[in-house]
Amino acid sequence: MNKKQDQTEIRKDKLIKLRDSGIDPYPHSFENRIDAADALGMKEGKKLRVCGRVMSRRIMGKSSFVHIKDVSGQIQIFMAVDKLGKENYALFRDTDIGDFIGVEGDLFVTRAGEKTVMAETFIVLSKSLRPLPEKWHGLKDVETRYRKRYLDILVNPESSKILKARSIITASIREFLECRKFCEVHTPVLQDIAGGAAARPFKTLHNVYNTELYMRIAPELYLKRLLVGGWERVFELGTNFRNEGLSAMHNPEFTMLEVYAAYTDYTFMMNLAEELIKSVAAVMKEKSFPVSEDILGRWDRKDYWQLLKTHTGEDFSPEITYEEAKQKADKLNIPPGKDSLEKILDRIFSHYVEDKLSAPTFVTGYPSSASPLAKQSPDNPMIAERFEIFINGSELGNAYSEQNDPEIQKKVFLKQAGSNTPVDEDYIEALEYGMPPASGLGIGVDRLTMALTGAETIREVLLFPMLKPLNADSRE
RNA sequence: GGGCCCGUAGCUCAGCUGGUAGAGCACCGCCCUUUUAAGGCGGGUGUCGAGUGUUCGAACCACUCCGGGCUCACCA
Repeated sequence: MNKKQDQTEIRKDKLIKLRDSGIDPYPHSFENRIDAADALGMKEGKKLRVCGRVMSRRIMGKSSFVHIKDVSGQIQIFMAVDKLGKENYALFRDTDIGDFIGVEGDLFVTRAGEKTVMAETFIVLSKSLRPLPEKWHGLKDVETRYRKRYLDILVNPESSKILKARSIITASIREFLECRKFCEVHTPVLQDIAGGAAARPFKTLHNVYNTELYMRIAPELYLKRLLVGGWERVFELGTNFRNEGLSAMHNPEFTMLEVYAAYTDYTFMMNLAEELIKSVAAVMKEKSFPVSEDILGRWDRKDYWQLLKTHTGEDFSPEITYEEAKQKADKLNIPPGKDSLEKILDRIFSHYVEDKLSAPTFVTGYPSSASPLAKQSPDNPMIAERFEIFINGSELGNAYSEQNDPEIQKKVFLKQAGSNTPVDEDYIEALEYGMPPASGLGIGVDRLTMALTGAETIREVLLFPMLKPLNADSRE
């Protein structure tokens, strides 16, 4: 079998042929080019340089049409032997779909009415060695789309659009907060105590200190140290890591926005959160994303206990005892197991209430026992000054008046301390120096992106969602 | 981790009751100077996810493993 059948082998042969004729298949630059969208806006007869990846070819003997794609879109190129010369036209015939090329020529309009560049010269900018996914059906295989995201964003415009939405969203978040004098900071990702949330952390090892470290599960405790230091308005937009299962709503690494404002309580954060999300949503809408009117309209405010009552038909109040909760869980077919009171309530809430909260809703009245870093309500110590934000039945954010009493905080920490969560004495010490009253807000940026783009799984808004690593044998 | 479903050509997918694979796009050869899912003629390029078993014979049946999807569980 002399005949090369494999598409990659055929392309490699073309690469060798290019090199043998003294052409660099990977030149360093292509200067003075304009992008496809700008080119299409220009007048007929204009000479210009465009470049991009060959996406389709229509070869008709001595002339051919190709479409090239750049970040702005696509533009058609006309390659004709009497414009390019025999040698260059032959060179063009060896280009494949997927190759990057650069072209110079005049703009003209074809019989069919499409603005097209009449190539006078053309150059290979990067030879592609593998065939691209099919032009018409695109790339559908979910696993390949996630593992080889570069192909997904290349051939599936919808994927690209949703993923790019993240950039728009983070940029608008920054703009919104910076306008309000919040200062963006970066706190440690590697922490010796993984605090600020309750989740199993990833462990890692620092060689020089020969010590175990944890990937952060939340930046919260570091950000509040900054409040101690006198920085009144800070925010961090960064990755958290939680060593837990994956689902349509969960990825082990995810992006969190945390915002803190000194001298405010959770009512301030409620307004800020609503304004923030609405302002981002407005930007998205402007960019023609299908933002639901619910988000731009009036947001509901509902009480945790009232919601439990409404959706279970059972009577719930902050004064509920462990035994009562257990009985209700039983009645509601929620196996209580060895769960604590707040965990049982949380389970019932998740099962009966969360998916009903489709319009944007602030839920308040959470039990203090489930809110260790929050201040209690002055009216009822069983209740925390806290709210969560729900949109489309998913928990999008969490906020509270921050606990700044070092003694209460320490007691709570001691009560919760276990092998996974040792007491962060250094944080308590910081509070002992004095932290101003403050409120804090956390928003899951991935979930916010889902809500604003209509993505149904978190994987669609993550460029490279976590998948099980392929073992070395089956790796290409 | 449990349950259900899926894995066939580079891509998108067919493949019946078990008889050793097929289409479109892509690719290869020839023709073609305004095409655009270009067209015409000719050509399947495959470790049917992997392995074991049942069988005269396995893409198909059974079991194990690998990877994926949905779902449940886990998840302050």
